[in-house]
Amino acid sequence: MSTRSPLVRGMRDLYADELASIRSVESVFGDRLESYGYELIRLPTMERTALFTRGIGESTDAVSKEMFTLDDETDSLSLRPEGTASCVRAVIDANMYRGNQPKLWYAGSMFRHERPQLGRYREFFQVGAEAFGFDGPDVDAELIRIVQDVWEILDIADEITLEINSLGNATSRRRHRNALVEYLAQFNDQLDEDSQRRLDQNPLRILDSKNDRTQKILEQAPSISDYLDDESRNHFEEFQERLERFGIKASVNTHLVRGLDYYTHAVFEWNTDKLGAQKQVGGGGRYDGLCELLGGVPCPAAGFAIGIDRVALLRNELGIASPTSHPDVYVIALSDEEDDFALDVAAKLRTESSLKVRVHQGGGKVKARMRAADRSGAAIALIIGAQEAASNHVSLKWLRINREQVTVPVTELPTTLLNSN
RNA sequence: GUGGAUGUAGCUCAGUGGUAGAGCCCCGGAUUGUGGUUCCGGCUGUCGAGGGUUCAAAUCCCUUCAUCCACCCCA
Repeated sequence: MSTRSPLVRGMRDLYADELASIRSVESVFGDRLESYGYELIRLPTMERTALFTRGIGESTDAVSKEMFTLDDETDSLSLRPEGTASCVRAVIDANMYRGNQPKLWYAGSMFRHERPQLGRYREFFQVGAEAFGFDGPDVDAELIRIVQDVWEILDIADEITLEINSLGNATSRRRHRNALVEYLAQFNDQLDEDSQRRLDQNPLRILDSKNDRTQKILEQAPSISDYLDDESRNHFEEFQERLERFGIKASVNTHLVRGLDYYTHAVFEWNTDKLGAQKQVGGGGRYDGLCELLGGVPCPAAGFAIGIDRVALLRNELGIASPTSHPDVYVIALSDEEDDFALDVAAKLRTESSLKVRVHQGGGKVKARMRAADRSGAAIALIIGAQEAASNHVSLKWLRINREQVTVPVTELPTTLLNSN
């Protein structure tokens, strides 16, 4: 009879190199965002389902068929499929946008009930940033610059391409939408099944259909760029000029519409072709209407979200290693007699340095103890036998480089270690 | 949600109806205060789970779970 419980589909245990890689991507994003003055906000993993249906859009795939939803006593609750809606809710709840223009960043698990495959999991990790209260494209361009900085720090800038588009303001968007629906309606019976359904619900999404026949029809379709009014056009042009000034390459894709409903003006996506079928590593845009839609005062805003596990995966594909967390020093007492002395030495090192110090436990012969030291990944073994303990000395053995073992007084140990690299 | 492949030791895998295997790892010895190399020896299994067919099932059948890949969609 088995009492073991299998891993839930699409969930993962993360450790060792895989975790190191994800953590390092996350921390580079965090550091960079804070260097631009963005402040960390920690958001709940679960929200009322209504926040997502209203904020993200009922007809989006993420909401309509990919949410983990459960019924609480009075409300329907869902695990968040993305972070923006929660972040906006938090800003509204705390009344943060009142004589203030918060710039926030967050990181955490998101959940989508999809079939897992390479680079796609039911629980995945995003880092996101949102800036509230700015209507100018300078903010949109800054968001992209931050991300570009991170690609460069992570050494993957060459592997990632940026696509941008403008959906225009609400008026432009509405005019284009009407024209698009009118045009596509003529071809209704020639469109693929999904696109036919979307014609009523979410016609813009038809633009990024992968169906060849649909794409053929779209070649002659009204383009958003012809429907932008002056305000929208100026916004988009200035956005592009700023990117150019930053030396950031972006290609305009007029079919880029994003999967979530709330976007206006600039939208953008970062893609790579190194992750199997998954192309996208991140995306974002401006969402000037969302705060009001979610019951706050009207407030322009823009943001992005990056799939950090996809970025980590990309770095692994490229063979870029991340620092793993192993001890620096492994302390071995050769017999039980020297245990207390060894513990004192370890404690002293932890106090006087920031080295990670692991002490051998579990006994065994010297050979086994040395083997454990080797396996721990530590660069140095501190060996303490009867002779060392009696004279208040410690023997240092370098495990990774060819260097002669030395014996030093305990008092000199921290300096010896710190200078040994 | 749809389709294909896969699931045997800690890991990588062989085994297609008749006693569950190899390599690596791990443990011990050679080397009683020195790992990693070498030599010698040793341990390791609900064959993913449940049911069925059969004298006999890792192998055939059904169900189920999981993983991988792709579709769809997205990060």
